[in-house]
Amino acid sequence: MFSFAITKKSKKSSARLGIIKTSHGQIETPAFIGVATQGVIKTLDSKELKNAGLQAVISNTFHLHLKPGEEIISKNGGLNKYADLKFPTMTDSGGYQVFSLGFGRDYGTGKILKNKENEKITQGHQPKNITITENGVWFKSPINGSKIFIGPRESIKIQEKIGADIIFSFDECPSPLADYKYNQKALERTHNWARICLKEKKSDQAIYGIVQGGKFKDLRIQSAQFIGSLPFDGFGIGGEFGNNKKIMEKMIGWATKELPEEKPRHLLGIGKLEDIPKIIKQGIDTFDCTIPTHYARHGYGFINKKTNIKNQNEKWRKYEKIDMNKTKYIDDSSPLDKSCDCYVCKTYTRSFLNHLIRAKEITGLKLLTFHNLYYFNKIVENIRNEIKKGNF
RNA sequence: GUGGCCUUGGUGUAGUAGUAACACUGCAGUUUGUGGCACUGCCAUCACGGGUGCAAAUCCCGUAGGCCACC
Repeated sequence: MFSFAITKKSKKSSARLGIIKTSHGQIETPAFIGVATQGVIKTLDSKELKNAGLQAVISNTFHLHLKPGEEIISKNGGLNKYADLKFPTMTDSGGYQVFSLGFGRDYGTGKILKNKENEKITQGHQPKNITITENGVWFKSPINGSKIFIGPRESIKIQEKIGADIIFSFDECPSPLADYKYNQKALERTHNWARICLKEKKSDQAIYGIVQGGKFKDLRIQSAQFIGSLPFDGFGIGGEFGNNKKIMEKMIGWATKELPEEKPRHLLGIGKLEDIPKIIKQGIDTFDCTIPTHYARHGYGFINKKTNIKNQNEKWRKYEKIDMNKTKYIDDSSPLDKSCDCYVCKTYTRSFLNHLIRAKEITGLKLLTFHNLYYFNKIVENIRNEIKKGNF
């Protein structure tokens, strides 16, 4: 069971309010989706997720295929039951690993370029550790080095056994270093694979197609039109997002303008705090990002700044991330964020958090993870309220 | 009292004549469909004073502090 209903469209932007319904519950959109690669938000148990305000999580096909394997998950009642996730779940198809274990690793770049690189990936190049073919991708298992083939059919079969509520078509996430020709070719593959994924899927899970095309406007539009014309239940927008924030916003807009309005759009793997208002204004309904959880495990907490920004629209910009490793917090008896009403901020001092992080106690990572998720979810909740009020 | 050895950044150690190195700590950064990982900078008038040498952490003398052995 799957449905999406738009409950309000903003007059000020392309933002919209909506509700995604699945058999495991609903998601009020726009929504932040937590990243639970291995079926778990690292450091948290299932009871804590709802208290952190999470409405849904996304797990990873590639990683769950490696361990424990889709058969085990299937035998144990599927992802939701296995991991005790009592809300909607998604699985990413493994397409991102084509990048992260491939060219991403080779060149040490992320999806967004920090500085202008001279290197170019052109048509015909292959990553060192994986091989991309027209039918799918040969990966090298990070566990024992054995060869693993995942193409559209394999990905869908695995995702069906894992059994999340929403699954994604298998795509190739291109490197930001890839040139136009490479992207053109990669996009052909991704489009081919999208059709195969739709045909392959026999379950009643919802399936999202993924728009690619790199930083090239015509390719992005072409991809959104093609993927948008296929009978997917929703759409993911993936890939690289240029080398500055303005380009990223535009790129998302190129895609969302072409996609069918009545279906949900998920932005894959983007969501720094400064990005969130922008992507929602471009018509994104859900998005996942490792920032709150990943940074938590590096000792960072996100908090509100003390500055007084009057403009309501700028309200969510007044944040900062503080590094709880810093010795300056060792004698700080204030809460992590005075203005936050989460369990961590109501209970513990910065001093204690600082102590736990420096002592490398796992509970420190857990408390920061909880707070950061709560904080991100609160920000998105505030944006939903602003859309409701017509201010956004 | 005599003899020997030792003293290098916040900590522990390399370096025995030619741009003071390494680890941890500290400080400042990086991290966007997740490796709790990792990476990038920065932090020393080589105990003190004098001498020899083109050149001294390195050789010589003295002072202070420490360790060991013997009387």
